[in-house]
Amino acid sequence: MTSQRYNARESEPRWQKIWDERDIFATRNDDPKPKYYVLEMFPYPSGRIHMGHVRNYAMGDVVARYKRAKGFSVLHPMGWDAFGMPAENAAMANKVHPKAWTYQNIAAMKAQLKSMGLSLDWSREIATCDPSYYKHQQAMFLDFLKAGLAERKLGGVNWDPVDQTVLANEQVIDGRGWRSGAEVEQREMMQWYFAITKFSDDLLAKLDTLTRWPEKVRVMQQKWIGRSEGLALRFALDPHTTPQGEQELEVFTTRPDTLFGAKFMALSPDHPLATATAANNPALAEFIAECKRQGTAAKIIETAEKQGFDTGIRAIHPFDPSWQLPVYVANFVLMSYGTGAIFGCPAHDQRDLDFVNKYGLGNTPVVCPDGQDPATFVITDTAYDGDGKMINSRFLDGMIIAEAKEEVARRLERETIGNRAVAERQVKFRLRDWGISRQRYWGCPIPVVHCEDCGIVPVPAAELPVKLPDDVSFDRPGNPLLRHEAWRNVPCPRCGKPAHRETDTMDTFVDSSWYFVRFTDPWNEDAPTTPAVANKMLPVDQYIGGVEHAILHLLYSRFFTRAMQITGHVAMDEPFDGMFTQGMVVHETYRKTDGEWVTPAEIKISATGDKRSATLLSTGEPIEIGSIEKMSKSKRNTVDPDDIIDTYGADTARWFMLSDSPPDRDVIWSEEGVQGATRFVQRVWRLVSTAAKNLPGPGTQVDMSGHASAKALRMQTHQTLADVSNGIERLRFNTAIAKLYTFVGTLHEVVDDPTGNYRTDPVYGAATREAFDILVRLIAPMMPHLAEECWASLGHEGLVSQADWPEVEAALLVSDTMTLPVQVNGKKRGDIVIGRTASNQEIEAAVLALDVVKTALNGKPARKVIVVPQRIVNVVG
RNA sequence: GCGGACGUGGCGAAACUGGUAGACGCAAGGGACUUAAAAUCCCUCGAUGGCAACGUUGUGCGGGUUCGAGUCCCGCCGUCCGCACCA
Repeated sequence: MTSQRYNARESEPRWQKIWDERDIFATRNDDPKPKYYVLEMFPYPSGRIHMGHVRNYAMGDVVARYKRAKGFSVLHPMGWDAFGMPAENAAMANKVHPKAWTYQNIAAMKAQLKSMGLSLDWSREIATCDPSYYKHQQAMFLDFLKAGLAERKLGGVNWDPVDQTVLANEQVIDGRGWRSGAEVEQREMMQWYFAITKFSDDLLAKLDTLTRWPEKVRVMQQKWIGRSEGLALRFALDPHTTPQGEQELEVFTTRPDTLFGAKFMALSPDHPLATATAANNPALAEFIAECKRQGTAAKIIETAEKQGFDTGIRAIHPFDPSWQLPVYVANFVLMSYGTGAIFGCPAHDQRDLDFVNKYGLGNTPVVCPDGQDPATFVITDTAYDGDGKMINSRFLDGMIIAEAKEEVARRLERETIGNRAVAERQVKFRLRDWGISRQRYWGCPIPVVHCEDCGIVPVPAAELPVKLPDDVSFDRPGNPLLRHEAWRNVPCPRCGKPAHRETDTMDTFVDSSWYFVRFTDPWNEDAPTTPAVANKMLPVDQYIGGVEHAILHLLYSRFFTRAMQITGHVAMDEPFDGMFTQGMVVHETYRKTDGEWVTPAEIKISATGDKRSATLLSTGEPIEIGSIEKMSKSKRNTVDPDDIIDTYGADTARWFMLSDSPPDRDVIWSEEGVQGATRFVQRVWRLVSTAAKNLPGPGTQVDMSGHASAKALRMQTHQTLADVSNGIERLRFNTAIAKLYTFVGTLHEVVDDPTGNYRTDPVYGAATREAFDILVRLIAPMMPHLAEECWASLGHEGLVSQADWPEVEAALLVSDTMTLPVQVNGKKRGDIVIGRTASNQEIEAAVLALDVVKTALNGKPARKVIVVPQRIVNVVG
């Protein structure tokens, strides 16, 4: 056996160069083969790739290479999500221009990605910070503006005081900015919005069609969109009690059935009626100010007591003019949902119950669960929100909830107040319009001009892109564009009077909401898309990325595709046919006795028995092995892809990333695991290079029928082929890899066989040749460099990267005989080997003749024999 | 609180629509080769009883359905993730 080791460091760049020179991963848009679009979420150019990228891109590359071999025209592009705050932060910290910083990072990361050997079409590379990209984004912004899908309006916004910018709700986590971690303030500002709420219904309804998305992601989006059906109800107000004689108050409710259980009304502290009342009521004004100070941080909400302030205003019950309800301002009512006002039915809503219990307003149950006596049914501390029959509700009594809801709606729809119906059926959504304004430099400029006379004037198409000025400084906080007079001051495109540019730039989620479309024709300088091409290449057949983008990025992209459809850039509404969320890469943590974290590279692990212990390499001091956590700089439990590729090679890294855990679960990166993977690389190489010189030439045809051992080998080869193909199709890379381990084990036995059968028997040799030719092609999507090396060593002319996927011979997946496990009373007692076509009677007879069965039955006759075809036999005694 | 996912050896995990539980990998132990080490190869490896053939038991816990349950149903316990005053 040769003991020559496979040298990944020498081999991998060599094959990468050959792939490059022959340009084999470029996709032609006019390729007549069926298309398959594989996409991994493009990276932010932070400067270095991390192991999460390695995992993500390894998975995508397996799919891309597999589909290519299966005869598809595969589109597999890569680009850079290149706008965003880190570039500005770097500018402030290191006095480097965001553009220079970004492009340096792109160059460095591109080199890293190249060293992974990914089958990417680099000719389509895009960077969102490049004017050739954002030019089209600006054009689409203007299209959206014209179509009423973009608008400027006053909005309560989340203001990040550290980053000095507005954040989307999704970017506020526990009341803090998602990047800065600073406590977010509420401010009113004029902002640009995309009208995503126009698609609320459609975005929700079409989730059901996304069958190749993870259930989890669909549920998250469904919740986020948050549809609820209910009734808008107008309560008459006693005008003597309102500050300016206001006549009515509109609330939204999903529980109109509980109207007879109402005890109070409550306004949001931001409600106009609350504001108006507070004008003459200093105590109320102080209460409202206090509420606003509390903020919306999750921690505060959890613990905050329900608090209210009686405005003195009285509302009239819609079914009883003599029934007055007090109107409070309450800290738990949100202005941003419904109308910012509610009626409170404490018996059937926990929040309302907590509230009345504090203010002594009492409660009346109006829904009685079945089996409860209405006469004794009382609510004290826990509201009842289940099913039941109406009680204490006059004409509703005895109805179930749904009937009562319907009855209330029917009656109140006919009533009017101030010429309008008292009640109106409504559907409300939690989803709000997408605020895209950012008070930042390093983003896509919003291409409009503000003119005193003409108002908001779009920049004419011929003048796009509105380029970011290069001469900016970051020595002060806030937006450098705002103080760049030369850039900001421009004549109005319409009237020519002095005007100024919009200085807000777009949220970077806008950039990533259509990059997958741009990849289909990034060369079109005149338009964002070439619709014929985009419509052919889209949707993305398999998108792969982190679950952290389950809501933000994926929902925005779904919106953007719809908006692009309306404005004529594409002809579809759903961008991603298949979506997969991969798990994280996690690693053990290590710390010194003083609590300081140390990196995996700084320590040495030794094991005796089941005990593992670690010491610091430099000093030999003991190191505590801590819990397994997501790789992070703060815990210093990262490993650098460059180091890994340097020591083990890209193939080893890719293989290990795919092998240990199911792809949607976290994978534990461990030194031992990598060793296992690299052992396998060497094993395959040894095996192939040993066998290669003893095999018949490629393409040798031999009649193998009637040759038992050749057939057995061929059966296993084709079974493995079928299993691995199936595993890749279902993205079950870990199980596909397990089959390959087993197959390599078998081939090892074949080659190691002391009789040297595969060398001396031409028929068996031909079967072995086939096995190796298939093995190498099965390994190629995961370990492309090693596979090329093996393919060449097996005497093939072309590249395995361009070879067809082998065809399964279906006849080899079924054998003439089958081994059936035999159970007696559900317990396994033995096996029978019997002809594949044996009848149930034959099987039964064979089974009952078995000694183990007779013994287990204790001489008694079998009561029943259950034969499950091709599976199992169970004897019931 | 609501929603979702999950719970299988020392560890990561397999087990397709209910049909041989633990494939495959890691770790560990033993052995071969070697002057030695690395590398490589072979054997063992859920628990328990037995010299052994083999038996018993075993997929978080308690029930149930079934000839048969890791898988289905009911009730608990635990872990992780997401959402969170949405009326």
